Amino acid sequence: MQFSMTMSSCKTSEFTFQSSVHSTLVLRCLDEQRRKDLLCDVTVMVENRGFRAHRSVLASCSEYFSTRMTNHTSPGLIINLPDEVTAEGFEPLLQFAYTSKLLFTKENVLEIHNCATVLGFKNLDKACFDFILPKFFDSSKSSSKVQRKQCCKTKCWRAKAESSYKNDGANDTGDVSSAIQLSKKQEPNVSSNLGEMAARTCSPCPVETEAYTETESDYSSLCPKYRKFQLACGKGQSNTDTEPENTESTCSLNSLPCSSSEKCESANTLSSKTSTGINEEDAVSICCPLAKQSPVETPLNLCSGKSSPMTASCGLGGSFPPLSAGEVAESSSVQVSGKECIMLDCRTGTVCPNPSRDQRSSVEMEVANQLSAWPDICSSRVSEPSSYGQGMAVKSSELQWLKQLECPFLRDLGAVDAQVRCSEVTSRSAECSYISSINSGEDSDSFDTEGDSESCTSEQASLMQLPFSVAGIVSLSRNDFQQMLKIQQLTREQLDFVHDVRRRSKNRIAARRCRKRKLDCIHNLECEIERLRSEKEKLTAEKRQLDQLRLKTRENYSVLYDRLCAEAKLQPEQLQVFAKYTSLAECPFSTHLSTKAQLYHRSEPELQPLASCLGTDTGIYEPGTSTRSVNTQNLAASDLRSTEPRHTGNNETMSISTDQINKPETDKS
DNA sequence: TGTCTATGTCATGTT
DNA sequence: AGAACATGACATAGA
Repeated sequence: MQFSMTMSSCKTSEFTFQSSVHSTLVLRCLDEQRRKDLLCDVTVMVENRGFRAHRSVLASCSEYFSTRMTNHTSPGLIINLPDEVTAEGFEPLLQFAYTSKLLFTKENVLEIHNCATVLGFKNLDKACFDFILPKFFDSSKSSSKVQRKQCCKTKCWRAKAESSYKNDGANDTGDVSSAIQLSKKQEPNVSSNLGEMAARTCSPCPVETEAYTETESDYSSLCPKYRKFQLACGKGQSNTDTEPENTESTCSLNSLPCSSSEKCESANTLSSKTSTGINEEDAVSICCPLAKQSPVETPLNLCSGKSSPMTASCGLGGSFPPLSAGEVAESSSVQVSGKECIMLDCRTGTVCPNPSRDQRSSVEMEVANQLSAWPDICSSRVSEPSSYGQGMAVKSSELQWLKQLECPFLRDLGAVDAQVRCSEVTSRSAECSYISSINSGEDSDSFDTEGDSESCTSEQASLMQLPFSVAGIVSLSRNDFQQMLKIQQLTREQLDFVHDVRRRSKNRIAARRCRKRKLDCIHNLECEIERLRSEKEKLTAEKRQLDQLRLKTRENYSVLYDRLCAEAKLQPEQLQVFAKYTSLAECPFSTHLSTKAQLYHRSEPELQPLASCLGTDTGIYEPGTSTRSVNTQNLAASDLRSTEPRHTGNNETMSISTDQINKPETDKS
């Protein structure tokens, strides 16, 4: 098997051989050992049943086993599980530990969940049950959320097929249980569709998020105009300013978080299937890019069992964005990718040379060939009238059930189904378009595949007899694209068409990006508005509170001042000194004092600070006309035009003639 | 039937 | 100079 090989350093001629399926092979080998009871070092007792296993495997999957077995070195360890754990629930978990696939039915999923919780099975609780269980047991949910635009152009050949699909699908209730109860005849068709669906949509996350980060958030690389725009929106600082918000919390614009590395793992797991087949007989692989690509295992191994357990192969966890096969491919460590597959020559069913890469692994080649052959499988099945009707009926119900799951990566289901139908009722060329459509779609970024215009373009491309797929035109880098054009001897029309397709596809993606950014920006601005509004309200309330406090304090000061004056009977000199140390402009005490002090000692230089408090009315007092007592009420009348309430008590400790007071008032006015 | 939304496409400007 | 990208404007399909 050919693995990816990278050269780490040209100077030292060191090479790194990295097997991307090694872990899967090891796991499979361990599973075989378990089945043959080879090298097993622990027996797990559940309900009087013993399960042989390897400690290291159990401990690596389960916190419970990890805790219980870490300190045990004795051979032949026997572990009795708690009573809550049943054999019915434990056995699938054990298989999951060795195969990465969890087989379950609606009947035992709760039991499995319970056991997984008790045993602390990693990677299952959040990733699987939190998603599966509500779907199983909350039938009230409408499947409408999964509905998405499927074909916007009636002129597309797919549209007709899709409308027929909708008509058929309308008869299906989408009942979960009924969907699970698949007959033997029906399952192969279902599996084909499921595998197809998975191949289109299942995607390991890291690559997707990475691509997203790169393409969607790197504002530093944007044009100045756009940078201005983003800066205006407060997005110019860093990606983390906006993306987490968009991806995790409030922003509904997209970017569903994907966290689980299992999705990548699934690719590896699935890749191994190409050579070995599925371990479980009744499995229906949901998230298996290669499941359908293995004609050996998928059609043949899915035909037994009373009710078909669904296999959640590490990909059902949470929600992750629907991705095209191209993204699937890119993210797969074996690079069994749509982008590899897009180099398929749909007409010949062979793999076209990809100028961008020198080598193809055997896995890739195998998958590519199986991909190209897959429509034949479907069409051959179509040719059997007896199985066709049933198969389609079950497929439809199964699809309805899958729609009910509301899994984002199933959102293309309708289109998939329509495409499958097309492949069943149309000619071989239509099948080619189908494959091309699967793999097409400029999905180098994280946007949903539109597929409609691409499918039309693919159709045109097939008419143009291009030696490569439309997706190849779009996905190739500039150099690769030009190199490919050099290699391929294209006519003028073909060249124009290819350039046009590439330009339009690039622009389509750019438009999506642009719109998404705009929505993000709007969202951020709305958040900012909301934040500022709440901040303003908060500050207003605070100001109101402070104003009230200030008024209260002024009142207290006035009272204190009057009381002081009344009780102490301060002399003018004393008042002057007093005012000197309480010359705060805001202090009513000081203003009272300063006014009085000025009345007596206008020429005193120490009172200059008070003069500033008093304003222009400081120069109106006529020396020599003062009296020893000042009427506080009159003082209040001339009190610097202060707005604070003042005490108007009857403390007639000072008196001053109103004539002398009124003059500054008029001057000031 | 009109409106809104989503999307594709073209034209144009910027890097 | 040409390619890539961003974005406004317009057209179209579907809800």
